[in-house]
Amino acid sequence: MPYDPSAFPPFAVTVDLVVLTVRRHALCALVVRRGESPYQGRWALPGGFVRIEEDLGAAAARELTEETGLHVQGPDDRHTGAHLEQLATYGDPGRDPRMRVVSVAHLVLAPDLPTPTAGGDADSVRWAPVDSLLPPGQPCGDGPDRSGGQPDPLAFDHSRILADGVERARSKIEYSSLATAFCPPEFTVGELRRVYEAVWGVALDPRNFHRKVTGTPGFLVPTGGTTTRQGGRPAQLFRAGGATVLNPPMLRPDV
Amino acid sequence: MPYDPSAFPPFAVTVDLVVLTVRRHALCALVVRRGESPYQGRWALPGGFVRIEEDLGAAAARELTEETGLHVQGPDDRHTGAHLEQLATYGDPGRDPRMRVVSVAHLVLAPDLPTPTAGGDADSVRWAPVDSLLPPGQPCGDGPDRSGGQPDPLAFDHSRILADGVERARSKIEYSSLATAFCPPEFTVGELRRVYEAVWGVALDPRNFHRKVTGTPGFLVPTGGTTTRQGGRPAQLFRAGGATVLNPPMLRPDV
DNA sequence: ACAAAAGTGTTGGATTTACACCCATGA
DNA sequence: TCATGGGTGTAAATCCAACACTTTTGT
Repeated sequence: MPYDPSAFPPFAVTVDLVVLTVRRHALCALVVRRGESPYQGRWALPGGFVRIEEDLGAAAARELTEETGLHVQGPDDRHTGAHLEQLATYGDPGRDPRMRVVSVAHLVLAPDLPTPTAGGDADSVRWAPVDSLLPPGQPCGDGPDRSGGQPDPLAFDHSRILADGVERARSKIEYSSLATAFCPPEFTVGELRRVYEAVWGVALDPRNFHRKVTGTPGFLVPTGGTTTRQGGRPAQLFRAGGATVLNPPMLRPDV
Repeated sequence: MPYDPSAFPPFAVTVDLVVLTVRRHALCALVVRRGESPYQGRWALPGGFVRIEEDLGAAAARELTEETGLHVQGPDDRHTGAHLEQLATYGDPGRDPRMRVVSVAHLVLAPDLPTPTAGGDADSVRWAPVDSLLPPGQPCGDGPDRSGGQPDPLAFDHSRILADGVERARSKIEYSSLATAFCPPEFTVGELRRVYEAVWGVALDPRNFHRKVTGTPGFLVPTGGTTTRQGGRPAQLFRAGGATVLNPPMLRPDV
């Protein structure tokens, strides 16, 4: 290794955030409008520089709070706040025209909440349906190229990061209890089902879904309360149980 | 964001490699002996600095070749070389006492091959069974605890990186065709089964395993040849098929 | 009464498991 | 001939998809 560590090449390290929620039966991502060049005026994922004495996860949590007011769920704290996990790292030379930037992308799953107001400016941040941000039929698909090429709506390589985050969310709710991170602290089986339907983009049988989730040990614990906020017969309320991995997993149709 | 991009904090960016193979019915990882401080003389994962005009994956492939002579499987090239994918990024301040280093770990799955000879020194690189490198009974939580609490055998935070890589490999062979990356270009069903048994640390029924893998579309394609290198009745030889995702998945017992 | 959503029962088909049994080779 | 690993058949248990049907509310 003919490489001198004391002369290591300097990189800028940032975190980018794929913040997902389910609103009005659609999977949505948080995007912010860029105020500066490059890509001025374009939408981008929230993010920023990692500070020199700051852990990567801490930087992601800080940026999340700064840009959305959301807080991250502590390890002890059972479901007050959002789920955060590292997604992947993007370091292509030239992904930022200004300098060599390595970005550690993180994935955040948040319950539906009032439209966030950024640190200062209000209409420079919004929830956008992922279908409107991503080329259609992309993620699961493997086939040849389709969608004859509208302009990429997101700055930098953020479309790819978003696609990776959406794909991660789609597969993780299959074998983990993470779908509850999209729900308020107390929720019904029907609300949880609508999360799965929105994230996967499929319709699920309500009867079989109910049996499945209530029969998976540790997934849901009843609170005793009921609600009629969805109309119809009152539904039991549940909280997320202690299980993190689902056994048996939820089965996504076809694929 | 009161942050001046022109004064971004400088980071060193490295790649670390979790290189796994199956030898003598055990899952093994590649480790190198450190020649310099800190952790001088201790075993560590191979890795090195990312060059200033180099993509992250390219840096990982370069380090792999430099330290082991292994080559990475091209996207077109069907199974000549190893599988490489990004694993996760580790950037805790203080993980390297010399400076702020963010390391993008990569996972490599390689077939069993003659003991690698590093760029120069021969006995400073070796295959070590992961059971001997990791705290006992940790991930899969199978056997009783063995080797009660020696000091951490790997430098830096490499034990954690290795554990994450092993866990990724264990779960990925379940729903992808990646187990074939541990096999030579042509292999038998029994050899593939021994890969699963070594990685998962379980015994599988040979009859049901055979039916399952040969019945999963796109997983294996017969070459027409046979071999008796395992003894007993001649076994058909197979190559990896085009499928990357396994449907239905292989099922890991209990869990 | 009616619509809407929650939940339970049942049934046929698919999948999984466990294991009996046969096949083809080397020693 | 025996030991060894390769491979097929089969039956019980289990799981899952589909859907008929009942329950409990709001209007």
